[in-house]
Amino acid sequence: MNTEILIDEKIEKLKEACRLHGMRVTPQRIEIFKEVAKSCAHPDAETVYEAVKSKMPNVSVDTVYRTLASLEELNMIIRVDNLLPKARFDADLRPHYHFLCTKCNEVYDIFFEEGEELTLPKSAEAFGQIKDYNLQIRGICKKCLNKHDGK
Amino acid sequence: MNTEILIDEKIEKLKEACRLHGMRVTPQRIEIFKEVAKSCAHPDAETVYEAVKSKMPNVSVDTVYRTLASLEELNMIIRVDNLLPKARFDADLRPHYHFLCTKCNEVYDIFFEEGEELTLPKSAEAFGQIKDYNLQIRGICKKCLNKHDGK
DNA sequence: TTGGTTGCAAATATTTTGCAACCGG
DNA sequence: CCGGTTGCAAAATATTTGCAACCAA
Repeated sequence: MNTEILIDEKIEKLKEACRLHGMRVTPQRIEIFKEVAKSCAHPDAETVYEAVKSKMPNVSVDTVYRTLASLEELNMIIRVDNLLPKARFDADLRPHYHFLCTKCNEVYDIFFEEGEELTLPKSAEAFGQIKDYNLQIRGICKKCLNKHDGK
Repeated sequence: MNTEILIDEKIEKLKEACRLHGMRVTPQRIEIFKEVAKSCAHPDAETVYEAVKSKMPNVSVDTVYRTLASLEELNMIIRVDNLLPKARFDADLRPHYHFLCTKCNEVYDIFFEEGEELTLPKSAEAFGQIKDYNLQIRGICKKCLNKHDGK
């Protein structure tokens, strides 16, 4: 399966990043990363925890939290801005934006075509040294719109 | 003072919005809104609470939380996306973006000139009905950069 | 062997809720 | 007076931390 190969590649990158930073390659770390990488739902910590627990019953929530934080530091995953209490994670590092459904809280990836890249306001760089930026689009997703139409 | 006049205008709008929605104009509601409106620091709930308490010693934190939520529903303030545990609030409703300092967690407003408005990716509307969107730029602010240079 | 990592338990931080008293319209 | 709002206390939710045992390198 194509996605499998992609995930394996990502895991290789993770191992390399760990070595580079003097961090160990533990089965928990691999498994937690794999969970985020294979999901397209931008899972929260609890969801990752449940999924990992089915394979490693002894894993603990705090390990998941600690690992997600360290994966973020390694730039292997990003935390998705959303106005909700639960942090969501994304292992897709290609530049893209997010559509956030305010009804079901689903997060969708939005990719853009060439020429559609947004340009930051000129005034932005006056505030300091820019590291990254991101755009969220909020609204009601197709799935939720249909639920209402149907009834 | 000009800002005072602006704030008074905003408070009038708030009163109107309350009447329109069958909500009461209470001193707490006014005071909490005024705190957000007069600050340019995008305060969190705790900060608003402390500020309001200095004028109304009996106010409680939960009233602040409830009121901030209702002001948001009335579209009198917005909640600022940031990756931090504390929600931040902004009473400036003009379209603008935010610069988030990852060092001191300060939030700065970024306004854009005519012609600089961003255009959403064409693919965005395929996900559903868009309500609003916002852009955050993350980096290290001038103040924090200078602190390091100075030492 | 050794220091980064884990699991457990407990703590923290932020925000929310039930309820009776209160007060704006 | 009526029903929205408040203050109080307690709870709920999400996340973090101290620490001893563990295990990857």
